[in-house]
Amino acid sequence: MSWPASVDLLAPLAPWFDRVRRDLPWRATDLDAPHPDPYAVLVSELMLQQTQVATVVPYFTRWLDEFPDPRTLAEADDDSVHKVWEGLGYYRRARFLKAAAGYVAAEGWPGDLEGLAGLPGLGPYTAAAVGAIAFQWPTPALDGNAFRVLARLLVIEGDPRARAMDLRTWLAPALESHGPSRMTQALMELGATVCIPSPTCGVCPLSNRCGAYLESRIGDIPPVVKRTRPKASQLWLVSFEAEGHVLLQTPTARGLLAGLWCWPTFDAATHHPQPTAPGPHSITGWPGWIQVYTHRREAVSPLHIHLKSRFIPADGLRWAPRENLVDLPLGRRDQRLRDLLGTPGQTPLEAPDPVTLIRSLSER
DNA sequence: TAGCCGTGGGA
DNA sequence: TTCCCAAGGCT
Repeated sequence: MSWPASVDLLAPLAPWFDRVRRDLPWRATDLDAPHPDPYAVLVSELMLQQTQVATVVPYFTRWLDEFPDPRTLAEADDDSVHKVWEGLGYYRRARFLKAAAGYVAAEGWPGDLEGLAGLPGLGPYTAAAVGAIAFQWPTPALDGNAFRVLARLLVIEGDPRARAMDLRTWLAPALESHGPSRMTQALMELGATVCIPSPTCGVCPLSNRCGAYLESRIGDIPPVVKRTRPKASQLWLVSFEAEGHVLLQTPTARGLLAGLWCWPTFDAATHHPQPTAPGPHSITGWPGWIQVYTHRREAVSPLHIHLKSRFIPADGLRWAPRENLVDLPLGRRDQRLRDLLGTPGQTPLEAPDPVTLIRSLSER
């Protein structure tokens, strides 16, 4: 590798950032001092994993309001933790954050990068970012933004992530020279606002030294990565109601929507609709929708089945008072059915047989 | 190691 | 409509 020294190549980044930086609720005023609240940095970094700044801001504010310090978070119950995270996605991050807060409350902050990387939910990027932004350690944090910026600046062929070790070694002197917190955030801010996939090189402070720009290779550096197609499925999403209670699946430890409460679901490929027959129950349906996750596409058909009385719930199921529904953490899909319960639906001409559905609940 | 884990916004 | 992707980490 024969890259120009990072101290010189990245020098314009510092004054540029001091001029244009966004005012974010977790961002310190003085970027030359250690952050006054390392916990706020930790919270922001976990929330920002795979999540855009505009989405995080209101969640961050609410989170610090509810859990202002590590001990408060560590002592909170899982439902209330997930409730504040509700809608933000990747819910495992909330549990990691609580576990990390428990460690910090008991043992204090780790004193080095390896210590931070040992906290749950902190990988190579997040540990280095907290080190630099909270503690002013010269620990190079490479996220998707930084990889894209540096790949273009240095004309790195192929996947820049394969050069992570080289890039960290190269970047460290620039952190030392221009300030770890400032430089770390400047690099990401450039990638998030200017050096985006379709960049606006006209306003970039580094364009006069950017290899990809000078060689007209912005379009193919870095290369786009092929993604796997999400798997398709179709399901019934069912709210059973009886005696003022609704039936919910209790939170699971792993898998999709782990940590959240869910409505019972039934594979629509095996539970075929049939003409609705009169019975000791009533069925209400609403128009369905496509629920999109990273690796799945669900065709969701929401139903409400009102029963005369409750049945004994199988393992993993629980009858909850209907008025408690608003206090339980739900994913977007299940929030949507919860909200439908207060709106008029229609008796569907065809629906799966409730008795068959209930019987299948105990066969899981 | 490649698949898994949410959601929302923009092109 | 469809695809991309956004301050990644875990197994």
